[in-house]
Amino acid sequence: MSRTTVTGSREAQKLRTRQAMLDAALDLLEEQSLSSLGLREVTRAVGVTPTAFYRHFRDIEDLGVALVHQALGNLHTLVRATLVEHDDVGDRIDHTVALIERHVRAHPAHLRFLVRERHGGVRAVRLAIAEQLDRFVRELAAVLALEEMSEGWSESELEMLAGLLVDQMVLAVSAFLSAMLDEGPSAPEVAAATGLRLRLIHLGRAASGRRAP
Amino acid sequence: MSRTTVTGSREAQKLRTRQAMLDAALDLLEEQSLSSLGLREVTRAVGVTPTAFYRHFRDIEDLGVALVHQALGNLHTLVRATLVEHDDVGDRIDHTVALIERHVRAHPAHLRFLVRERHGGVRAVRLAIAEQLDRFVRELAAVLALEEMSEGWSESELEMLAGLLVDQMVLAVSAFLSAMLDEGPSAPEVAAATGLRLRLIHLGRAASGRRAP
DNA sequence: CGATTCAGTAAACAACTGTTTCCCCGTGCG
DNA sequence: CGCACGGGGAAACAGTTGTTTACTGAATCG
Repeated sequence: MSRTTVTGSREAQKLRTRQAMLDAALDLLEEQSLSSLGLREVTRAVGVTPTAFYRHFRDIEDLGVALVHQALGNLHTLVRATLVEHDDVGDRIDHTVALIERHVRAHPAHLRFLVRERHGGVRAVRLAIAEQLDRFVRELAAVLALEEMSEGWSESELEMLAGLLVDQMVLAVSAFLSAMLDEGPSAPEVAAATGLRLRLIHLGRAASGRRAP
Repeated sequence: MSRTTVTGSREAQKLRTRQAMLDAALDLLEEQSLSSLGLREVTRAVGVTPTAFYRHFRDIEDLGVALVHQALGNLHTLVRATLVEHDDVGDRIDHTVALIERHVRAHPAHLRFLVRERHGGVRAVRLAIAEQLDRFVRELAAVLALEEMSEGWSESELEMLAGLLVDQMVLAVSAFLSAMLDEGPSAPEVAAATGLRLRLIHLGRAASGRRAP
């Protein structure tokens, strides 16, 4: 560990190469899954020799886990933003859906990677994604607990609700991505359907509040 | 095309080899994704030469699509069974969840394949799965339309609800599969959480019915 | 029964994979 | 200023991959 060198061109260059590999991998993963991604494929796309790969990652699985953290750093922003705006009106849902769509258009490759590898063939990556999504669920549950609508809700019930919402977000992301590839319904249709789903869940939440859930 | 020969040992053997390849592929796909599955890998597992593969499939993608139809044939049974039992009680939900869990334990490989490749790296397979799931959604929507609770619901609203339920089923399948690998929560926890989710959705449905959804 | 169809075999192909060993040379420290 | 560190390169390795071509032999059919 070096002191704060002004240039730092040594470690800076290393980080730049590492980032280039992560970016290249993300590109290549748009039309295949992680378990078929080759180490040489990545280095070739970056323009370095296969040996250079080992300076940064032990194997492709290791690179995959690194990608998870990078991709979910972005998602964190999205979730936070979702929670901040509470106009108390029902059109908060429309704002949320629009925000998801914007995020998908801004970071399609990151999100495609997450959606694909969440149930993908590489165990370590599946676990890393699940762990991060679980953090979001607990975070969201904590925010939901503060709302007046949550009186009488136990912690596990709030986590159930949060999990339902997070899964719905992921499904919406997947649907928007499909729309961008002209598979499945168009983006406006996805937005409409997602809005309806969230409204129904909201009604269910309100109805649960009246009696013991 | 031959007449109905008594033995048919010719075509029978062909079908048997084809099925052996599908089964072997399903085995191999438990710990990788379709886009990394090799043609030679499959034939080696079956005990035939690589060339024999071409007598049955054009390429791995083609085999994947065939697997989709085979796997979703089983799922059809599950969906139908889900719909048949309507005790009018709320514990219909518990029956449904138990039925899903039983199905997962009976056909883990098929269901893992579907869950994994639904968002996987092979476009043709993604489309095939989406098409079949869409058929289930419409079928389920048609059944829901017959219930008294659905008065005043438009067709698109019913399809939204059906889509929500089907997605929930798929998520439950995925969670049960994870439980079997000791990733994530245990099977009873998954069952409980799934039940809570379905109850909340049911309440939302009931609440929607009272006024214009 | 003899001719034909066709599932599966055998061998070879160029291309590709992950990994190792050795080397280079620019950066940054003493 | 000279030396060590370490990111990256060169080359070779044993395996593996998908695909082609020519074949064999048993089941089917006229």
